[in-house]
Amino acid sequence: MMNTQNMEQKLRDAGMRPTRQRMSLGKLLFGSGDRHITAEQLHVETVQAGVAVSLATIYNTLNQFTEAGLLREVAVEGHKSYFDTNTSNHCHYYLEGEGRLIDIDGEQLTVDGLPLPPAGMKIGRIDIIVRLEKDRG
Amino acid sequence: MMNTQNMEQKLRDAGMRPTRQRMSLGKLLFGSGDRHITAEQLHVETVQAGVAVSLATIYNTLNQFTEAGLLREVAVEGHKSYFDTNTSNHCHYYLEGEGRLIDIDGEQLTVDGLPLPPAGMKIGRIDIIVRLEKDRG
DNA sequence: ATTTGTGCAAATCGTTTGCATCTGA
DNA sequence: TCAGATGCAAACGATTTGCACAAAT
Repeated sequence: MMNTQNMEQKLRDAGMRPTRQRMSLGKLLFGSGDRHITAEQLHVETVQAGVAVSLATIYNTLNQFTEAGLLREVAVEGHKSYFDTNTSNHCHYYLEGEGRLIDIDGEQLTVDGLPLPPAGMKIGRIDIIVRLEKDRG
Repeated sequence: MMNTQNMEQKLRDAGMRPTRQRMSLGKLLFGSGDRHITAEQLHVETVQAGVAVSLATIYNTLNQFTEAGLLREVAVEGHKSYFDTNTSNHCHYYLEGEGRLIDIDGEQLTVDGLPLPPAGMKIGRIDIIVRLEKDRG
C-alpha cells in the first residue's frame, strides 16, 4: 500500500513538488500493484475517486512521471498510449479485442540471435508485445 | 520489379479493383524492395511521382492493403503508424532520433521462455522492436 | 446500370500548449 | 514572495468519415 508519506517522498526524490494533483494520481497509479492505464482511464478514476484532475494535468503528470522513470510508456497501436507502473524489464500480452495489456514476467524470457546494432548505435530497450486473439477451436 | 500486370493481379487476388490510385500506390510500395513508410511520406512520393492521390485515399488504401495482408502495420510511438511491405516474420530496429525503422532478419531470432497464453487465447503475432540510440562512448 | 472508389472538407480522437490563475516552499 | 503547477479552452497532428462525383465491372 502506498501511503501519503511514501508518495510524498517518491515525488520529492523525483524532483517534483508533492501537489494535491500529483499525490492523487500517484496514489491511484502506485497504490495497488502493477497497472497499465491510459490518460483517459486515469481521468475517469480520478472523477470516481472524487479528486477530479483535469485531463491536461493528467497528461502532463504522466509524462513527467515517465521522464522521471516512475512509469514506462508502451506503444501498442498507432494512437493511444499506455503507461505501465512496472518499469522493470518485462514484456506484454496485448488483447486486441479488449485493448488490454498484461505483464509477462520477463525474467525467464530471452531473445537469441540478435545481430550487432549498426555502428555508432547501441540498444536502448527491447519492446516485445505478444498479440493474443481468441482461440476458436 | 513490379510491373503493371503483376500489380493488377496482386490487387485482384486481394479482391480489390485495380484503380489508377491503387495501382500507383502499389507500385510505389512494392516496386523497390522492403519499405517502411508512413501515409504522409507516401503522399509526398505520389506528388513527386506526378500521380497525386489524396491523403484520405492513401489512408484508406493502406488500411485495405493491411487488411488484405499485403502490408503490416508497425506501432512504434503513440502517434504515427508505419506500414511495412515485408509481411514475413521479422523484427525491427527503431532509430528514435530519426524516426526510422530497419528490418532485422527474423530467421535467426528466437524468443525463449514464453509462458502459455491464458485459456481461450492464442498468439497472433509477436512484435519485437529494438530501440537504438546513439552510442557516445 | 450498378457497384465500388475517390476527393474534399469537415469531423474525430488523442494529445499538447498558451495563458491567466492558484499554490507550495 | 515567487517559481512552479494547474485548469481551461484553443491548437494540434494523425487519421477517419460523409457525401457528391467519377470510374470500374
